[in-house]
Amino acid sequence: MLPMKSRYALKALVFLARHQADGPIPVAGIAAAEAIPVKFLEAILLELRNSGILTSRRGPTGGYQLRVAPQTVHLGDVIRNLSGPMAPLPCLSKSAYHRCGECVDETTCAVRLLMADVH
Amino acid sequence: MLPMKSRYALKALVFLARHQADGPIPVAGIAAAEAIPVKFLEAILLELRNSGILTSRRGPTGGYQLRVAPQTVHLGDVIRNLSGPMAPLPCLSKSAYHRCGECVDETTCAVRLLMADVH
DNA sequence: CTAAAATCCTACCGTAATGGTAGGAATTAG
DNA sequence: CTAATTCCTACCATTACGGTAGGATTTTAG
Repeated sequence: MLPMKSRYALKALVFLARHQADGPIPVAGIAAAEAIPVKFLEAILLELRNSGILTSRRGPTGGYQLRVAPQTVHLGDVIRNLSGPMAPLPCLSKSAYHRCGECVDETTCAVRLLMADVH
Repeated sequence: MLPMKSRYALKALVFLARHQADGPIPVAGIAAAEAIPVKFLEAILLELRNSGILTSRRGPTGGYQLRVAPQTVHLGDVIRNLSGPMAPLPCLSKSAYHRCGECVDETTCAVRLLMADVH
């Protein structure tokens, strides 16, 4: 199951994509519209900003905005940045690869081969 | 990431599939061969048995065995039985559906539509 | 009949992740 | 200056994860 963090992020991003023309939108506005706890969303948007997906402006008239066109924001990047890697096994992750001691030989490990297929 | 429980289960099932001809195989044997903590694997195999994937026999010469042909054991069933549902959202789960209060209207919820596609 | 080998069952336990909350510092518009 | 906002740090309760412990029950072999 996708964690709430990522779900909220997606909702917020969709919202921002739809209000792109309206300039920066404050957290409180998004939170109210999408029924997300304000302070939690605040932390999420901050992460999205730090990972380069959003831009922000402080002070009155401040808020968050998409940094690029909605079409170029990829689901994988969002989820990877907020919750961990997408891969089902560490030895299949592009962003956080590391040998999973369990498959002695990566080229023959049945579990790895199976999950690679699914992935 | 796939939890260890499911990974161990898959390894054990592959092992059992390969040793189908050898009659029931005790937990200790599988655990040793696949480097899995014995008592943990014990619990896992028990669950797989209770969900109908394995059969067991007690006493000496006892152990676990596939209940059906390896080809008919589906990955989804294994994972679903040990770790939760496969779906990314509760409102997309076949085995454990329930409305996720967050999408007010299931037919238009952007997050739902997006994830349904991925799923 | 008895001992040993196995499954079966229940309960526990430390650690980390999840889903937040609280409080305040820094920035900026009016 | 004041108010609105982002930004940052720290905390907190609950649950899931990855096991471990101990024993009860069944069954085979001798």
